[in-house]
Amino acid sequence: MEQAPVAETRPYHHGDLRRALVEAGRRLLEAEGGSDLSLRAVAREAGVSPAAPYHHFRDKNELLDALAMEGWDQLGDQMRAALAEAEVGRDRLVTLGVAYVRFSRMNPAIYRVMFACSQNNETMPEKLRDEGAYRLVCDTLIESGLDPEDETGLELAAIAVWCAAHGVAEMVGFKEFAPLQAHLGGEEAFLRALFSQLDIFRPHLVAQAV
Amino acid sequence: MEQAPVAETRPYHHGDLRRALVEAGRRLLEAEGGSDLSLRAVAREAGVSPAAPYHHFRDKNELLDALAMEGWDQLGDQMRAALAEAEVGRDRLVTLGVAYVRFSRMNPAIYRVMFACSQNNETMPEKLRDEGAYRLVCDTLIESGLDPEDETGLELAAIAVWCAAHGVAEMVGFKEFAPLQAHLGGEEAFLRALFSQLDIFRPHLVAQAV
DNA sequence: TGTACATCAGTGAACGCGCGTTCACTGATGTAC
DNA sequence: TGTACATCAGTGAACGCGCGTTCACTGATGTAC
Repeated sequence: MEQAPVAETRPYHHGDLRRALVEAGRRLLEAEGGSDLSLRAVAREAGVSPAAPYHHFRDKNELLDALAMEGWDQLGDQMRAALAEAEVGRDRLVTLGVAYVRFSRMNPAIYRVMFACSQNNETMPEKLRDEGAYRLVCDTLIESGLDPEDETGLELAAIAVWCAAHGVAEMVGFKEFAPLQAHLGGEEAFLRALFSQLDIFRPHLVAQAV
Repeated sequence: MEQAPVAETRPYHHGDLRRALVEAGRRLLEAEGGSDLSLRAVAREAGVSPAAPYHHFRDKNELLDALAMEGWDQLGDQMRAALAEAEVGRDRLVTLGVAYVRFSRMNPAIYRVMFACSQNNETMPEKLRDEGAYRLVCDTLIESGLDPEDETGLELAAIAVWCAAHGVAEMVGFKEFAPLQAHLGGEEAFLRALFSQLDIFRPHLVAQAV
């Protein structure tokens, strides 16, 4: 029972090793996110020698970036889906926030890689901005009544929302919150309550106040 | 010009090596936070053999915990100081949030260790709760008009505030935000605007809405 | 259709590294009598 | 006050590890003629 290669018999040329490596990385991150992901481990998981990845990625970082990108895509999909299911006009931003956090809870290791990549580059993936989660937040803010012409206000609100969601994502697992969470009826209810506290998530109030 | 030991002549018995190690760790984190802090590097910086720390800490993690604890103390002090300087009753929570983020910006590596320890233990240091930043937030929330009897509401608000502050702390450095930041007149103004978006930071509005 | 050859995408061994931790040790200190 | 001895807090060498990356190589594939 040695570390059984993924494919029983694989031709010498893999076909799409790049893809296979990304998927192996995902698998490892899903399985146990505790420690750092290593290039060697990914190669091992893909059933390939430690040097093989270098034909597809310049270095380890480039592989991590690819993994992160895939994560952002998936996150965007899940947020879009959550929005599609939600009632129109009622706390749609909260729904978006909850979906964000749910993703990070279900894929903590992937989320960690995603965010670490962004922090390393001190930047977020362009795709996120153009067609991903960020765009989704902006649209929902406008839909909720924010002036689409007020670029500054819109950007500020979107950033605030994103910061809050990230903060919640990283903290919601703390043990201290368990009693309150139980008292409120589970994690979903807890999250909704939490986001509702951050009133930017309920723009109708903001509109009133302004 | 070899790695000059910290003290020219040190007696065989150090006196307070535990303290010295924590300070060496801080120094390293302040100097370059890029990579992980290693026990060996800390011992080196303290001018002591790699095995010496084991007389004072069970393992590397215990040293990191000590560093984190010191960080939380310092953060608490700075938040208290910021509050003392702020006008009474005007956006005091925002001031608190800005102080939190400023600390994380000035000590990014230490902040990273602090938060990583909390996440490892899935818990926050008790001191934080009892007399630290968390307590400070609760007090300020009450001062701003939240019902001190409503434990659930108070805790929810405090958690929301903390999550938001952490999220902002981790993202404020993103390059994408630079133009908006410049447009608003610098990081401090940007932070105040950001926190003001999260309306829990301005409880007078909340009180109004309720 | 067959063959020479360039190119692509793997292999496996090796390099050098720094790490956390353990071990037997030894120098310094404090205490009992 | 002096001495034997236990205890404390260091040393330095070593262990074993997994890592990222490079290298010379080789098997497989595609293309020109």
